[in-house]
Amino acid sequence: MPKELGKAYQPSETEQPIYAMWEKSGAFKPCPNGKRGKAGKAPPFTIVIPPPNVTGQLHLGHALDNTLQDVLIRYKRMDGYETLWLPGTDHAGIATQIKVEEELREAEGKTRFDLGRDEFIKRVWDWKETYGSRIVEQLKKLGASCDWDRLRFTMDEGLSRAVREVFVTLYEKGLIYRGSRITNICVTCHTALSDTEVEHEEQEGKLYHIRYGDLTVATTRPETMLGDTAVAVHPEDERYAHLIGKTVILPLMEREIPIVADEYVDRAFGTGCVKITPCHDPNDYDVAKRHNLPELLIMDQKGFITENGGKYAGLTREDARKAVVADLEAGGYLVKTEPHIHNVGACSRCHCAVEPMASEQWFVTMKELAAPAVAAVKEGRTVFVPERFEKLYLHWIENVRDWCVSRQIWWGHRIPVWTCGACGHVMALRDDPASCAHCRSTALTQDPDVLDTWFSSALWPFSTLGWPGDTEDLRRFYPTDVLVTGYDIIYLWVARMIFSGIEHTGREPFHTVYMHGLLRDAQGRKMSKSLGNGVDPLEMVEQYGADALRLYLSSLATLQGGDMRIVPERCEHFRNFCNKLWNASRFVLGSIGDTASWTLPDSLTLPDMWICTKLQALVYDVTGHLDRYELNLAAQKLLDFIWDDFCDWYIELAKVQLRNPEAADTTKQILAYALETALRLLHPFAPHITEEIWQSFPEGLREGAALVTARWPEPEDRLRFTHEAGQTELLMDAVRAVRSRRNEMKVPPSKKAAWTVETPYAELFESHAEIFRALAGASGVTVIPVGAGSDGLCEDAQTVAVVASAATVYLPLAELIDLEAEKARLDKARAAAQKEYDALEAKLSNPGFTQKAPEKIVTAERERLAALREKLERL
RNA sequence: GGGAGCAUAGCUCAGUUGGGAGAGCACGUGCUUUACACGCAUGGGGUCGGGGGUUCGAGUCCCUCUGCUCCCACCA
Repeated sequence: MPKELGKAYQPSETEQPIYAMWEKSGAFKPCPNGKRGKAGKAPPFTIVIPPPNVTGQLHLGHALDNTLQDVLIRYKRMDGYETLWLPGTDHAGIATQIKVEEELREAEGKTRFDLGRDEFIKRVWDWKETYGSRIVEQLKKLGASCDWDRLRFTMDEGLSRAVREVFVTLYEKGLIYRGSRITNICVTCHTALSDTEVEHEEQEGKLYHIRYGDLTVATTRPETMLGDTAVAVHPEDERYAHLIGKTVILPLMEREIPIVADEYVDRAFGTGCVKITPCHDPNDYDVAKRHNLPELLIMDQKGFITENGGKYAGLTREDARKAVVADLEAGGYLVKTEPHIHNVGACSRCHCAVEPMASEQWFVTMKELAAPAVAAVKEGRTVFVPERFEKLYLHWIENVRDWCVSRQIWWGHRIPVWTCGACGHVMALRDDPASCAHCRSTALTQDPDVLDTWFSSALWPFSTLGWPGDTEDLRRFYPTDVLVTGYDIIYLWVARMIFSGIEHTGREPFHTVYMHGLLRDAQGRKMSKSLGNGVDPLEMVEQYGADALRLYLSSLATLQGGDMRIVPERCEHFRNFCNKLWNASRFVLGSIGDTASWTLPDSLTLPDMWICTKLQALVYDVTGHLDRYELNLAAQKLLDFIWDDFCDWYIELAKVQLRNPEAADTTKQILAYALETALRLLHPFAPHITEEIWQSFPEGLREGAALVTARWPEPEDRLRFTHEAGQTELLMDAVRAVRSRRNEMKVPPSKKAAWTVETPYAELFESHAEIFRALAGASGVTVIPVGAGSDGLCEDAQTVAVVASAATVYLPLAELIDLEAEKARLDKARAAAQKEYDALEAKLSNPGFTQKAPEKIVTAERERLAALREKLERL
């Protein structure tokens, strides 16, 4: 039995029951014989979700990202694919650890060191158990049609096995090594970071000129001088040639350091002398290696000066800088300071300045891994949408440096490397060892570090499907199809998935990367916690409904992948649309009465043909736009059709036809057919409301149990009545013209008069007089075939002409019209038409146009000229 | 220092092979027309950032200038 539909659409009453129904019915699970009516097994279509932070909360970026994925998945599901949208969450190493540490400090006043490693990790797991399902529930509120039974987590047993397999494989191939390098250390998070996790920011700093004996060096980080082991000059710099090989005394530290020559030095910058701090600057590190200089680490990972810093030991880097500068000044070593703009690296997690520092870390050798990942994109096996992001990707991967994957935190995948305390043997192992493989000693210690979060994320498309096992899911759904994400993580994630997929599975993990822009606030600023300008998508769902939010976000997702400004109030428009659809559906369902099934009638009225024609075009357009990832255009066309064509015109036309016993039955059929088809097309964008309405259809008017798994519409060629349907547009033009003139002349709706229509389509207007009367607000219509009585009528002071595309409609003037104003208006119209006519005539007498322009265009313009001439004659 | 993107109606933005300048919001006017005032109808409003070029014709292609945004990069 059809349910009763309330007067206004209430998303809060619809969304949850509908979602529960979908979940219960198993609609989100892959359906092996999806493509109904087609032979054989359905082709698979797979998307893996970009896993949100397990302890995170849904923000608008997630809402956008997942709406786009859900639209694609729902479309493909209806189109008969065996779809899998695989959900999951990320353990998000540093971010989660920071969050739990904060909690620990606030609640118990303890640090993770107070608890110890095992106890702390247990706390993080507790935290994950408490909050891990939060974001999943939030995604459900959006209507995300993920197969929740396959929910994965990057620290699950299976995924952890994949991480180990990859690490050990790479280790065995010699693609992972441990070494001392200058890496970026965040002293707040006290861990190493990869290059991609450092954000560069231009800052105004100071350039300190410091006298080292006979030389003056310039630096932006004066405290690093504590670790200087040399001064470098350019080998061909005549100013300093005589000093090369000599030494200077390092101020404050009173250390004798050599002057070396190295081509790295830019003679034109500063004084042409560079202080060399091997352990705290990547360039200096290289110089030191070339000249066999001693390495002196003067800061630890927490940002404190070490004992190597002499009397400054124990100070923070900030205090050390102040103290060093003060002492230099007091000692007369500080020549000058000047303002200097330079780039400072900041930790992408805590935004503190990172400290380049020598330390032992694990690295992945990138050169060999990158090459096939470059080829995959260059050879088109993986394409980016929009295409321009390929350039960004290629530039990065072609120049990528080795990847620092070790982190000095506790939450994450522990590096599977053990060192034997007895013989010093180092082993990378898939399974925890009981004893040393070399000497059988049991005195083994595991490397204390964990892996970069992105190390496990890089494996996501195949680790979630069961790799390294040879599972049915992996065989069926890998490689996946489309990856949907923002362009901000091309390097962090997308590129790493591509080279990891190729390396470990031999296949590109997806064929298409659909990138969208980032969301900004109404002023165009990035949304961030610190600015407090974030918009809570759940509040928007609450206020406007999930479908309205989805439609809004879809309409923003342009093909260019540019950034998008979010103005929450704009959702109102889409809520209004949902309400419109709701009420139109109420009308249709109420009108069709006991219509039990629909069969395409043999003959249709012109308005019926018209809406069917529009509908076929819509099916074609929406399908094409979705296939080309033009979600905004698809959504736009759907709204235009439903609101303008269907509601504002067809329903009004249908109301007239429903009063006519001869047309009523077919009109009911077409009302039901058009609405049902539109619901199917709209479903990927607005799943809840479309399903709710669809469930209210009489069973004979729908196919299957639920819209979510209903068939995607295909254009029906027999319903393309383009030519005849066009006549409906003539009627509509005439109606619009009359309404416009009535409005302009302020004729109240209550004043109805008999109209005269002069047209070459006399038959059309005669047979549709009822429709014309109803829509134009007339009491009667007289139709005059063109030419038959045009004289006199036009000059009749009691009537006024309204020119529509193929008809001239005369409005009786007796109705309170200011004749003077009317005359002026006619003069104005005549002048405008004359001007247009002259311009067009000039264009058509230009041989450049008539000879070179396509014939179609020339013909069209000639017809326009003829029409204008006719119009002028009338005026 | 390289690279990319954006500049279209008061606001936010569409505009897919060059030929009609568009939408939503805001604004004006008129409507309680029994699906909907979260509505209906009808209007006003733009030198498509400036300049140059290709073309019969350019918001759309090329060059240049200006303004804004972002990314990459080891010059102290």
